[in-house]
Amino acid sequence: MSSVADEGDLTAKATIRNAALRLFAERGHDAVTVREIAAAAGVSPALVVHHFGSKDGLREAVDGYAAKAFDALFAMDEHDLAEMLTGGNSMSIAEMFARAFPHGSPLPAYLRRLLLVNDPAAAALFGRWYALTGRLLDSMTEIGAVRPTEDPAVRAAFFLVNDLALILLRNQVAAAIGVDPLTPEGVARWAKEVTAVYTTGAFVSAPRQEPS
Amino acid sequence: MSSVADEGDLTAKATIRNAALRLFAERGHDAVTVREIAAAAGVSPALVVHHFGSKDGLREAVDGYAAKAFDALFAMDEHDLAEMLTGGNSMSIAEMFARAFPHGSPLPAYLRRLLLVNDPAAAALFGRWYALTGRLLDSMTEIGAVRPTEDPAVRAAFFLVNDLALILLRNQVAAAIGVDPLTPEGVARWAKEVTAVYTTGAFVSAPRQEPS
DNA sequence: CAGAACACTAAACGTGCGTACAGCATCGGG
DNA sequence: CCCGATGCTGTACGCACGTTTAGTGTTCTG
Repeated sequence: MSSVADEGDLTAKATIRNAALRLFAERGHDAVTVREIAAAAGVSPALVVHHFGSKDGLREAVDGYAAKAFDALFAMDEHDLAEMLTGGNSMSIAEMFARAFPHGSPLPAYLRRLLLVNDPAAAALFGRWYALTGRLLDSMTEIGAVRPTEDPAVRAAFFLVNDLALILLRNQVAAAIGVDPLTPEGVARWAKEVTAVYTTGAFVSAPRQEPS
Repeated sequence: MSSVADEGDLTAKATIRNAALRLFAERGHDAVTVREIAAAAGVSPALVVHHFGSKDGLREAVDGYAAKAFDALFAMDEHDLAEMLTGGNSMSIAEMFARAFPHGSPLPAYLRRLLLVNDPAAAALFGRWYALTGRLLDSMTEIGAVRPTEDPAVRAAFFLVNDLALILLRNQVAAAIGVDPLTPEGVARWAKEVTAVYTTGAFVSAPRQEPS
C-alpha cells in the first residue's frame, strides 16, 4: 500500500503492467499468479482485475506493450537500413537490443518467452524481421557488399536466427564466455568474431559436402 | 481404459512417461495437469501418482529420460569427432538431432523447454556441448581445417549457439523458408548454405569494424 | 456543494488442481 | 489354498487460484 510510488510517478496501472512484464519474462505466464503480480506492484489483487479485466487481459496488455517496444526497435531498424548500406557498419538485432534496452530490462527475456512458446505475436515479429533481413541482404548483394547465394531465403533465415540465438541463449552464452553478450562489452566482443566469420569464413576449405 | 496398449507393448509407466514428455514439451510443465497426462496415457490420474510419487517426481523422471536421450546423442558426438576430423564432412548438432530423432519426436521441443526455463540440466548440457565444440574447433585449427582466431571462446559459442538456434526457432524457420529444417530435406538445404557462409563468408569485405 | 465517476480494498466464492486413501482385481510363491 | 505384492481405479479432501461483489475514500464536474 506504500510501494505504489516505488517506480517514480507511474500510475498504478503502469506499475502493475511493469511488474507483470518482469514476472512473466522471468517465469512464464502460467507460473505467475495474480496475487504475486499485485504484491510486486504493491496493490491489491482486485485492482489488477479492475484495470485489466482479467489475467488474460493483463497478458494482452503486456504483449501489446512489449510489441510496441519491439516495433520501435524495428522502426529504428528500417531507418538505419540505408545508413547501414552506405556507412558499412552493420548492426545486428542483438546489438540493437543491447543499445536500446538498459541493463536489467525484462524485454529481452520476454522476447525469449514469446519466441519459444510459439506465440502468434512473436511469429508476426519474426516474420517482419525475416522480411527485413531478406531486404537488407538483397540490397547489400546488389551493391556488391554481400556475395550472391543460390538460396537467399535460407541465408536470410540463417543470419536472423543466429542473431536471435544470442538473445535466446544469453544466459548460457554468458556462462560460457564469461561476459553477458547483451552488455556493451559483450556485444563488442561477440560482433568482432561474428564479423570475422561472416567476412572471411572460418573453415579453410570444403573437402566434401555430402557423402552420399 | 483401453488405450493403454496404444503404444505397442509398453508398460503403463512408460506410457505415462511418454505422454508426459510430449505434453510437457508442447505446453510446458505448469500448463499440463496430471489429469491430462493420465487421459493421454489412458489411465487414471491416481496411477500417475502411484508410479511417480508426485507430479514433480514425474517431471524428474521425464527429465532423466530426456537427459539420457541427449547423452546418447552426445556420446555419438564424441565418437564421430575423430571421423569428422578425418572425413571432412562436418556435422552439426541440429543435423544429429534430425538424424537421431524421427519426425514427430517431442525431444527437440523438450530441449527447447529446458533451455527456455534455464533448467540446470540444460545448463549442464550446454556446458558439455560448448566444451565439445571448443575441442572440435581446436583440433580442426591444429590440422589446418579452420582458421585461427583471436577469440576461440566466442567462436565456439557462436557455432554452438547458431546450431541450437535452429532447434529453438524450428517452427519460425519452417514458416519462413517453407520447409521444416529438422527434416532430412530441410537440414540438407540449411547445411549447404551454412557451410558456404562458414567457408567463404558472406560479406565481401569489412570497410570498418567499429566507429568509435 | 451535491453527486457521479474513479481508484482501490477486504472478503468471499466457485473451480480445478495435486494428492491421499480405501478398495478391487490379478498373480506368483509357500 | 491362501496371502502378500503389484497394478490400478473411484472418490474425496484441502488448497490456491482467478474472479466477483460490496463497499470506502477521493477526485472530477456542473
